[in-house]
Amino acid sequence: MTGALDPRGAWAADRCTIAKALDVVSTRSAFLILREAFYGTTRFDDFAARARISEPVAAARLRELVQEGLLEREDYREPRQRTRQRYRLTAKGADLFPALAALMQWGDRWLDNRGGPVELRHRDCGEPVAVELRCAAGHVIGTNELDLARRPRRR
Amino acid sequence: MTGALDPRGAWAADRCTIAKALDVVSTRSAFLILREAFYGTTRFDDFAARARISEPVAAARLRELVQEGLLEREDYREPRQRTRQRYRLTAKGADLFPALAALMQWGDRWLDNRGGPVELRHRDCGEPVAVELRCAAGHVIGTNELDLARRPRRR
DNA sequence: CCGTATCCACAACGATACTG
DNA sequence: CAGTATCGTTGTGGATACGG
Repeated sequence: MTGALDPRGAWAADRCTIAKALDVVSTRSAFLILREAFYGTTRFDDFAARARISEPVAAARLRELVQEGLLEREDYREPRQRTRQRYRLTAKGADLFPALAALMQWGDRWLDNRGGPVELRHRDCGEPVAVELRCAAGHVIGTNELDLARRPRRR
Repeated sequence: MTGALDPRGAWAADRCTIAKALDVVSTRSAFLILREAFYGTTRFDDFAARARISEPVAAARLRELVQEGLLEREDYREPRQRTRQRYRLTAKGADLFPALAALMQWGDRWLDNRGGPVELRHRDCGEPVAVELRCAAGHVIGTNELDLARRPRRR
């Protein structure tokens, strides 16, 4: 990676979208709630139990994530059952998956001697799935082949 | 994504490498320090100023990140200058870049109406770079085309 | 089930001042 | 330049108990 970017610009803190993303999901519990959502968890108790966080924390994070549009809360009932609630990922929430997957992949590589307990596979062809940096021309990009540049203003 | 995974297994909390990764970089300041490292920052004062965190926090995070092997601290001197210190990404630290890039890409898409201030480009061909999920057969994978499975024990 | 209320502990952080 | 010391505030979270 080359520092072609002037680091003194106002972009750094004011507009940095990493910082903005971290404002939305900065806490451990938020990440773990989202992990569970990706794993298919939908109910309050399951979120708390599986992410191993207390109910008050689960309630707080779920409320925030709903408010920020990553999850939506929905009442539903199965035939002959009482009404229940569930939390489902929105498009905005689902689109965070690559970030979670990248964290998982890094943890698999560097923090677990067995390569991690969970594997991602392509449903159609069964092949393992990985997170990659790739350019529009189709090249896989290593971290040392990157240029950073200010994005030109659109319009 | 399909929940082909039994969510009650001990894997969830004990071995989950997302949780492990979050133990290493759970705080906002750790992410921002790493962002700066990727942007090319190497010196203490610059980390604090550019990530907009206080010196005590910068000192604490840098120490932890060095201890966990994401950064290394190094004395160096340029000719006729006094000795200085710098922090550089290790391979382990650099390998976290896809996670940062994924967060940035998500923030660019959902939290900034101008598509974000920073652009990643392939140095060789100049084309923009994106984070992707892709299977070993070469297919780009959407979040809804994933299967989760326990990874079989190796050996 | 799906939460809320209360209380408490500790971590994270900023501000400020200071040192080799 | 590269930090440490101190203080106060807020955030994050666990434990426990309780209510629709």
